[in-house]
Amino acid sequence: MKILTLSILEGGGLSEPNYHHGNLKQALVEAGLDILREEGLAALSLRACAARVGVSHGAPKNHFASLAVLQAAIVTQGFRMFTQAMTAHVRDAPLRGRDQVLAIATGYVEFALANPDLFRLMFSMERQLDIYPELLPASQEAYAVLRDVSRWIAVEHDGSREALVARETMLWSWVHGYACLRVNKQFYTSNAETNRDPSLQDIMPEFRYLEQRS
Amino acid sequence: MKILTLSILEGGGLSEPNYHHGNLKQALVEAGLDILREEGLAALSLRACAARVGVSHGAPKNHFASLAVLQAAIVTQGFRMFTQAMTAHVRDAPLRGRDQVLAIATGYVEFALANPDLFRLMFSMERQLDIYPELLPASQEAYAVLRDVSRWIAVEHDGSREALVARETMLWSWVHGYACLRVNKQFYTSNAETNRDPSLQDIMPEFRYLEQRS
DNA sequence: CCTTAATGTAGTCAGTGTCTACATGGATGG
DNA sequence: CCATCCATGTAGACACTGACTACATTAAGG
Repeated sequence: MKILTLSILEGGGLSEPNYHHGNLKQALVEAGLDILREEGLAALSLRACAARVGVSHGAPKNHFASLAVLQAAIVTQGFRMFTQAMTAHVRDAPLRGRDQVLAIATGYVEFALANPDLFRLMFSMERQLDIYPELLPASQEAYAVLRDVSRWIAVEHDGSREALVARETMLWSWVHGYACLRVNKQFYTSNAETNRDPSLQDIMPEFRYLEQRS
Repeated sequence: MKILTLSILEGGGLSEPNYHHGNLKQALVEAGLDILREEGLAALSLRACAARVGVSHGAPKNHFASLAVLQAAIVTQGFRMFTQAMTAHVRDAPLRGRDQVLAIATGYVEFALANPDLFRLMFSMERQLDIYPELLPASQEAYAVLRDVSRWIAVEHDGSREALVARETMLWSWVHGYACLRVNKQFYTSNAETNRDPSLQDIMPEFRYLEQRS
């Protein structure tokens, strides 16, 4: 019986005015991602997502108690994409410290530039981490990619936990700041002298330990 | 005659329902700063600013064509406060490279933590730099503080323009990322291991040239 | 004194989040 | 087979917002 239900939903009945959408929750999240990509953060509203999916303006209430919860769900999906983007770059990079750092930073920045409004939304949720249960794990999973790279590099150099965390934090601050400033076009406006954004390679911090491990 | 006007405005007639406010433009900006501080970014609206000043909801239209323009004016004021905050720290710090960097970074972060919503608004204006003429100069003035410190430090080390800009950019990315992550409470949520935010000193990049100048 | 422009008031409209009552239809159990 | 329940979507309402318009008041200047 459940198989029949699924076949109906997956199958042909697309134009029929199905009273039950079947997968409205995920459809609203993806509509939100589309709106962020095509129209920007200001256009992201519950009603706009509902309209894009083709349901009434009250329908989302059954899945998301408020706009903030829908945003949290969208951000959760964003962190999963973010994790994948960074992981892909790290996998393809040579197993040398500097290359690994550059790879994860490139993935970080490329994701931010490809999804500027999503990136902004992801890093401005602050107090609302608890309104959507999957959000915190998804964000920690993204951080784990950066943490693992940082710890793999420094594994023989400094064993204390504080130093490890400090180095992760330094790396994270550096790449996150660069991504934010690039996304918000701050370099272009503040540095009237140069007509191009500075590259990641140009502004690599001088990690003393990066070149030592083969 | 103008003196008379000013004396009336500055003087007693506070409770009188003056049809002409006299300084509505600046009053709206300060009301906006108050709202940002007390109620947050979501509460910042044209009508809320008008209500706080005590004028009708349409009055701001004569000074700010849209909410975005009022936001730009508020952000402009924010950049002036930001410049002062950084300058104050730099002035009081010893004339040693590391201390200067730490001073400007401390001013940067303290301002962000003291005015979180204003800080967020300041660095998310992106495309709208041209809707308020004073905004771009004010932001460049703030950047000049960081640029001057960076160049003063590196004055004898590397004369090429590209290297100077790269070093400014690295320093800026680092401190801006740290400020953003602190403001949005990312350290606290991503690093379950430590219960406190990492300090600026702990995550200072290894500037090779910092300690050489006296 | 009159004109003109600047400034603030009041009303309107569409769009939004949120709430409520209600309709639909699948699932369950007798 | 039928009745009931409950998740899900619809429809309407309300307050609030940005934006627009018409109008009122005041200041400044000839």
